[in-house]
This record gives sequence, C-alpha cells and structure tokens, in this order.
Amino acid sequence: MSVPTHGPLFLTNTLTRKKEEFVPLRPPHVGLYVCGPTVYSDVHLGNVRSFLTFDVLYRWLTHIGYNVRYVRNITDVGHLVGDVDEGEDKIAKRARLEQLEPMEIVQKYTNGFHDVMRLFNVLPPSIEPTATGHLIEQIGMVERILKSGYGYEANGSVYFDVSKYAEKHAYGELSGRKIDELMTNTRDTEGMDEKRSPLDFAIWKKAEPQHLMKWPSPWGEGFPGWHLECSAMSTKYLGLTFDIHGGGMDLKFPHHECEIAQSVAADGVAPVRYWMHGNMLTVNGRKMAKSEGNGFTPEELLSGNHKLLEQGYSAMTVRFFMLQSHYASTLDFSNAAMQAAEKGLERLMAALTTLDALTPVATFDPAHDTTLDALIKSANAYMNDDLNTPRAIAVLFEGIPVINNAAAKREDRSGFSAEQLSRWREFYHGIAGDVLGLQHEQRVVANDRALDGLVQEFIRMRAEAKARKDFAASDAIRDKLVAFGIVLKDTKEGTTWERA
RNA sequence: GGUCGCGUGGCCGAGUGGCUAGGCACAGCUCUGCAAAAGCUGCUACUGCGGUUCGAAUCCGCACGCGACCUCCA
Repeated sequence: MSVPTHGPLFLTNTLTRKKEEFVPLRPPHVGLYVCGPTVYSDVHLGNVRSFLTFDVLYRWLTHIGYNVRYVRNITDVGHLVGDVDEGEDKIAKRARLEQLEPMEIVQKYTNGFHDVMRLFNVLPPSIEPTATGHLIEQIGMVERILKSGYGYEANGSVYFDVSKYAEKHAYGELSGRKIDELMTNTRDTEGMDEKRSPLDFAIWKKAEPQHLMKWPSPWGEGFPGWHLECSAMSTKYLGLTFDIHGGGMDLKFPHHECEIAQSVAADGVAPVRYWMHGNMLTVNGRKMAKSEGNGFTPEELLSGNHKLLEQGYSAMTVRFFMLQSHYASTLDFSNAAMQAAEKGLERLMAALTTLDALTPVATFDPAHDTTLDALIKSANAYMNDDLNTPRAIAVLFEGIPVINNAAAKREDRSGFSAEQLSRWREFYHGIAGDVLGLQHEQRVVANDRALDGLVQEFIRMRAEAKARKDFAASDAIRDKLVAFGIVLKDTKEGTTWERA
C-alpha cells in the first residue's frame, strides 16, 4: 500500500509559517508528540480544544495509512506556579492546599483528564509518559547540556545558558523573537542572582529540604525543569529528530523554544521537523484561561451549571462545534453558536441513522456513485489541506439531502443499490466517525429498553386512533408524550420517537 | 512598548485574485388529518480609505477596532 493513500498531506509548519507537504522521516511510520496537561487541576474546555485538534490529526494520519506513534505526556512535576523559575511547584502547591500527597494530586487529575478525553471521544495516545517516570532520562539530558557547555550549575541548580546558545543558534526562530528584544522587554531580575541572564531557564532545580517532590542527582536533591521533560521523553520514544510536535499556541514561547534549544544543545540536532500549534478558545473574545476565571469544566458544561452557560451541552456538541472551525483560528465560545452546533450535529447524526436504516432498491439512482465519488474526493482534499475539518463537515452536509431524499420517497428512482449503500455508509462512517470522531450520544441510559417499549405501546395506540379517524385521541397521546419530553415523528415507514 | 494575527451575510464560521463553503436562524412551498421530521426554493456578505490589476473580500499601503504572545496557561 502506498503511503499516504489519499494524496499528499499539507500541514502548516509554524517553524516556517508556511503550509508544507508532510513527508515523514521514515514512512510509513510517523512520530507525533503533543504536550499533555499539567495535572494539578481540572482541564477546561480550552484545553480540550487542543487535544481535540491533535486527536483529529492522529486519526487522519492513521486513516490515510500511516503507522503513527503518538506520544502525549503527563506533566506531574517541575511546572512552577510563578515565572522565572522561582515559584512553587504547581502540583506541590495543590497538594498542600488539598492536604494530599503530590502523587495523589497527580493521580486524581490524571484520572479526571482521562475521563474528559473519553467523554469527548479523544483517542488515547500510543504512549503517555510521565515526567516523574523519566528522571533518569532528564538527568542524562542535563548532563549532556552541561557537557556541551550550554548549561551551568549554580547552588545546586542547573540553568540553560540562552545567551551562549544564541551566539551560534537561532534562539527565537520558532516564536519569531529576537534575543535582544527579549532582553529589553524582560522584567527586573532582582532576587534571581543564580541566573546569569533573565532569559536563562532552569533545567534542574535544587529542592529545599521541606520540598516533597525531589530526587537525587549529580547536583544534589532536586527536580527537573518544566521544559526538559518533553525533550527527554520525545527523544526517548521518537528519536533525536521526529516528525511532528504539537501543542497550544501559548506553548510556543517559551516552552517549545526552550525544547528546541535543549535538544540542539544536548544532542546537536533540531528535534522537530513540523511544529503545529492549535489556536485558543475564547469567551467573549478573550482567551479561556484558568487565570482569567472564564473557563468551565466539562461537568459544568454538561450540566449548564455555570454563569456563562444558558443550558447544558453534550460533549459531542462541543466536539462538533470545535471542528466547525479551523484549528489554527481562534474560536469564540457562545451560547448561540453552541445551540446552532447542537442542531447541526443532530441533523448530521440523524442522516447517519437514516443511511444505516435504508434498504436497497432495485431501481436505484446510478448518479449516487458519481455523487459519492465527488464527496470522497473533496473530503479527502480538504482534510489533506491542513486538516480543514469545517470544509470536510460541509462535504458531509452536501450528501445529506441525497440520503434524506432516498428515505422520504418510495416511488421514484432516488434509492440506493446494495453496493451503493455500503459505499456511502463506509464514507460517512469513515469521515464522520473514524476521522472526526463524532458519535451518537448516549442520551438514554439504564431503562432505555423499558422506555422504548412503553413509547412503542403509545405509538401503537395512536395509530389505532388515527385509523378510526379519532384525531382528538391521537393528538392527545402525542401531546401527552411531548409533555414528557418524547417527540413523535411520522414517516412513510411508520412512527419513530426521540427525546426532545 | 515589541512581535504576530484577526476584522466575512441576522448569528457561528470556511475560503480562493474572476467559477457566489457549510451550519444555525428566518420566509414561502411540498408532504401530512394537523403538527413535528424530511424535501424544494429564497436570503449574495466580506471594517473604512487609497493603490496594483481587465478584474480584489482575496495582493500592497494607511486608518480604525479586536485579540494572542512577550510571565504560568492548550
């Protein structure tokens, strides 16, 4: 099988700020690394968007025939509260506040993160390494950086020497920053005399005696710097140079810039061939962020129990909503937009159900083949064009009238042959399901069968009433059911029901 | 202040130098006992002002407005 099977894939490489054809280092293998969460609190919707973006990338790469090793880390140490390497560790702080062991915090929020990912139908990565599980690798990397002369030890901590690095390498190339501008704009450096320059960053940090999260190292007890883990773990699992590194736009600087510098300093090669950055989810035009206090958790979203939410929205509605915009654009969350997405998704999923329920006819429409060929072609082209999911979704909608038409009309030639049906189903389930990860909501849970049996009985009674033209009785049944949130739909095949 | 980006129809949101995404909403019609659902039809936008061009919403300049990053953040 040739790779890729769906034509060349183009991705926007934020390193060059251009759309480039994606050619992996060692096809059919693709190495993909995505910065995962720091597990010190609940993930919010903005975080979800980022993981969703790379979920679709992972799904698409797989769909077009690549063998993807997807590494997404869990940051469970080293991420400090403040800036300039002086604050408290985020997890340690949370542990103190919640009066738990740091690892209990890590476990708690890792579990929560996994639950949320499952809820949004985000696939698990191939490897989900933790920073604390890779202390050896990180210490090794610090040693290599020291050996190459780009790090220095000060009072039990080790810092990366940005100025020295910038003499020979392009520090700032990813984020478009110039070193002297960075120097000018940096805030006061008082109280940080361990660092030679405010731009330097910790790759190993000395731990105070009371510090809970610390490990022995050649420089004494301490813990690794935040940026280091991604470099160490991506190197370990994907090699010195790998294909794609993804993350949120806000990680571009300094996090990813530091990753590049560390890898080049330690191993002499640029670590990443294609950098990809997802854009931010905004609320009323402002970035959703924990510090802004405008984020909501998936639980609040589902229940609608938040001052910014007019109602609850399902995870699939959110997924669909997010995929209706391009990953590189900011996306503004609003109730009106969510309600529109809810309706749109409903229509799409209803069409899928209709398609699955269609029965083949003898006098089918031969045009369904050419129509489908066109849909397939453009859907693939759009996905290959830097993951244009909104366009791919639009393609799915283009075929919906064809499906609905076939279902609504029994007499004409709008029907499908058995072969056409299987091809259409394969396409719709492939794009909507496998690639975009949209799935039916499980709206009714435990007593689904009991409820269905009950409603079917009412439908039967109503049909009897209609048969004897007792419309008062039939309407009464329908209205009663509506009051209970059950909506009846009359079709040529009979009456179906769904929840309002 | 520096760097980067954005400004599209009632709303959300794609996009290309000429071939008028899609969703939601709205209106009319068809189907239906009625309604819902479904189908058909309609709704032609691109912040402002200049410029390049046969032709620009799409390229360039300026202005205005908004945002992101520059400090932890997906």
